[in-house]
Amino acid sequence: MSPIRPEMLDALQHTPLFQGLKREEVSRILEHARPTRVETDAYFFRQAEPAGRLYILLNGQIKVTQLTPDGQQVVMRMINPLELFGCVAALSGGEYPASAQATKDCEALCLYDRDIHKLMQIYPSMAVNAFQIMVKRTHELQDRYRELATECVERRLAHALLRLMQQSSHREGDLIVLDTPLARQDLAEMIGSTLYTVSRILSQWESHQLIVAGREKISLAEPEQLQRIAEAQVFSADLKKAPLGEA
Amino acid sequence: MSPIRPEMLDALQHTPLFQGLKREEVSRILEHARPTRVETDAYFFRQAEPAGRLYILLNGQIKVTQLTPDGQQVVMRMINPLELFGCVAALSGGEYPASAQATKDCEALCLYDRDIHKLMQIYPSMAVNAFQIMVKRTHELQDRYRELATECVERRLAHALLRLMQQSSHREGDLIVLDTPLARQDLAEMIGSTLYTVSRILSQWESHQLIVAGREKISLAEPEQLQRIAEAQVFSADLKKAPLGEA
DNA sequence: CGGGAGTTTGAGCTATCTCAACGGGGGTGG
DNA sequence: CCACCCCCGTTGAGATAGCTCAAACTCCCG
Repeated sequence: MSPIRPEMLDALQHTPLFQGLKREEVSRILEHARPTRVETDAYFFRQAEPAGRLYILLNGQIKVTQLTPDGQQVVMRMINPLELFGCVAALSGGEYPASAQATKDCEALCLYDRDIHKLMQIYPSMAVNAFQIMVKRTHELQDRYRELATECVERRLAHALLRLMQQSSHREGDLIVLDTPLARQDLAEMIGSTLYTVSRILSQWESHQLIVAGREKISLAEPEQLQRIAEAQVFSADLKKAPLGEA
Repeated sequence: MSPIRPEMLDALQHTPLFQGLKREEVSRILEHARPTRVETDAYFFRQAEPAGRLYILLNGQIKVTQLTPDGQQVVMRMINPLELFGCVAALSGGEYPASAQATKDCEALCLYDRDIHKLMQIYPSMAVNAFQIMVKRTHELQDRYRELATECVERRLAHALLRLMQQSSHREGDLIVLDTPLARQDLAEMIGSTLYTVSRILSQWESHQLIVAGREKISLAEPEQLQRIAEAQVFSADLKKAPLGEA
């Protein structure tokens, strides 16, 4: 009956949302889920639309953005496979506070609000898990808020790249290539800056061989150095003085 | 057995966390809760402490702050009666990401992590409610993140005061007095600015009779004007030109 | 009647934004 | 297959919001 393939079920079962549920329970929950495909650049939902659907991303990648009344965009987060998005759907009568746009071709599972509440009553573990996921997410968002409030652009950019690295990247020789297609503008919108400033900083880092920057593609050569920029008071301008690694 | 007074139980039952639970269920849940008192300026918990307790504030007020490695503080949010705090306790093995300091004498109920999970399995509604509370909170935090990323200090400050007004304030004649004891420094830490800039903006607003600013006390005279500053491109500098209300 | 915490205000500085102009590569249509 | 075009990126120069530091001021409290 369910159109979910068994391997996918395995993966989903060990996802934070379904932690502690039996395989057959997960399977039964997913009978209510509708597979959805969305092509690159298309939207799962748009800001201010009535929020009725919650999604689990199976593969692809998604950019969650908020638009200000005067047209500026802010990138709230990137979503990678097995993550939840559109959680506002759990609130009755709300609107999506942001838009979800595919940055690659995506497959996802869709749950409707009317089912979510019911399912969580039947499988309390799922509700507890969802609670914990949101706690963690709030926590992460708080960290980024603190960053934005206290750190300069260079450090925020370093944090952003490191975060993207952890979320989704792969090695190619000595380089760690970020899997996320990222225009300068996108990076700027993630850290509350401008594409010009981002471009300048990336150029500077590239000239110090910390990264390799390309068209909508960024690779990290020296993540540890970036880490130092992100955390301590080391700026790329200072790198000449302390050429390579000391703790 | 339970040390909770009946009136308090009434109030709690209609709290977002206990929505939809029967009175006796709430009562049974609260048998696991331990009343806690904390005096003004003392802490419920501190950042980096192992997170084992979740609280429901009964009365008083709390300031949740995060400290950066280099000693700067950021005020994450103010907590008012019947709100939940310390939710990280729901995650096993975590640390508190922030400190919770009483800004007034406080009473709260304390739940321990080992009980939380159990209770949520028994009363799924509580888990669903907790999930929804966190969804809402993430949503609010996202809004503030967007503000911080895109708006200038003056607008952020206006937003902050309006938010404080909604959370906890009372009328005194023509004025709306904020119930929160707020030093300029605190306001600055809420909006990612400095006490100097905050002081300057408040002075300017006061000279336009939008507010009355005192020592750790602020009252709003023209919330609608503040709203316009917060939302539109009206700055206090422009107020002379548009002396009073038009839509 | 100090003393100190909280606040105000001035003056200078700088990180970052803005605007404008140019560059380059790759996809597309002729 | 070539050329053009468009999108993305770079770089410079100038403007500025807001930060920093320093100093004075005002309450409140003991």
